[in-house]
Amino acid sequence: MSHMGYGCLMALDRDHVLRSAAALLTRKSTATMDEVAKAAGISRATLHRHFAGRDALVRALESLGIEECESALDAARLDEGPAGDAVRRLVRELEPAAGLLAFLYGENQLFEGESQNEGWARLDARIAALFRRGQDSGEFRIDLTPAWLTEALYGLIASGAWAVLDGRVATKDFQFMIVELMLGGALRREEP
Amino acid sequence: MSHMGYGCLMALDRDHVLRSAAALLTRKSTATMDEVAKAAGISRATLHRHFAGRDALVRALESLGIEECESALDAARLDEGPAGDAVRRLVRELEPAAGLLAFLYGENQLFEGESQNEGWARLDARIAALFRRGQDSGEFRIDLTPAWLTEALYGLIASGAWAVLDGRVATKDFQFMIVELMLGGALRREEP
DNA sequence: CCCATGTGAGACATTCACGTCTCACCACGG
DNA sequence: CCGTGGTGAGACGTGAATGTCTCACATGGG
Repeated sequence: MSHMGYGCLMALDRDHVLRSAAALLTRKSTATMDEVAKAAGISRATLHRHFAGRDALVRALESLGIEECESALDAARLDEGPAGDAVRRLVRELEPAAGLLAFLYGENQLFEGESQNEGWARLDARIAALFRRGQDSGEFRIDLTPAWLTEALYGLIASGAWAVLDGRVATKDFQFMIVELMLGGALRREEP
Repeated sequence: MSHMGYGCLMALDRDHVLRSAAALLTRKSTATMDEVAKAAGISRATLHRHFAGRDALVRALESLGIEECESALDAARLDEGPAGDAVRRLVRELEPAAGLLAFLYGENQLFEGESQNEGWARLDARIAALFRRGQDSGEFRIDLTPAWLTEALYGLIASGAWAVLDGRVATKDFQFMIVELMLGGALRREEP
């Protein structure tokens, strides 16, 4: 009986398609369904069998991005240890999803209401809570709002992902550049 | 003889259309030519008389953005005084163009070759030179490359502009949030 | 007064991506 | 051996945005 419905092969293919689409759309956010299909090595018909339409594909990518971010937040253990170290762990865990995140970050400036705000809001809240914890512990300055620090982190990750794609920043420097600018800024610290 | 060609009224209108389009496209980067025309208070036909097509409009916006950035760089006097102060002046002068800049920054992740790279490259070089000057004077840390600092500045300005548009950051805090994060980072400085 | 210029409104063809459909093919299991 | 399910290729209709065109109107100067 091969009426397995959503068999294992389907699931694997779906994930593979999603990854390919993420990689392509990161570079060319207006890519055609045809290009997405070709990038995944399947035909447009099969792509349509997996995702009803372009909207469905983008929403699936959004879900994937939210999932990966939540996993990254979990793995980064934001509640443990100094907040600065938590930020370092966060950026490290977030790096694999940086490209997808950059695409979604640019996409969300568009659609005012159709995005899955619940998921993003939860992520925002968790990251903002980390920055607030750092402020309460005296580790972070209090004249920059947690909301702005969260926004800036997204922006820097997107900028970093694009800079790496364009070859303006080396892949191995991605984490360092973002974390160091985010935490320490451009000014040289006084030697302690 | 009213064959004045590019008369004064045309020029004024053209600039007004450009500003309106910039304001609209900052919020909705996929706005229709019809919407752009309506936003400028003119008809689509007249819009087409000013700009041959959508590409021409975007390229005109790009030129406008480059112009405004160059003016801002001039006004900021990047060569004078401490580099940190120059960065503050730069962000202050750049704020009026932040929305347009955010739109163009997102747009340039697309079109790989059709953008006016010469203009942007000149701006990049001037800003990178500022960061390099700060490094040479010992004011800025040397473990963050000028190219990354330049990229990060663009990213933070875009993030700031979007955050202001969405109401997540107050307009009056725009400069402060960007400059302070850019220069000082999130970590609290030791009291000197 | 008349004419020229710029404009708005709208019709029109074109392009492009999308979504749906059909059909042939291939691998797989019964 | 044959049927079934998933796939690729491609045709087809649709809708949206674009670019071009014409025509009527208003304003302003000669």
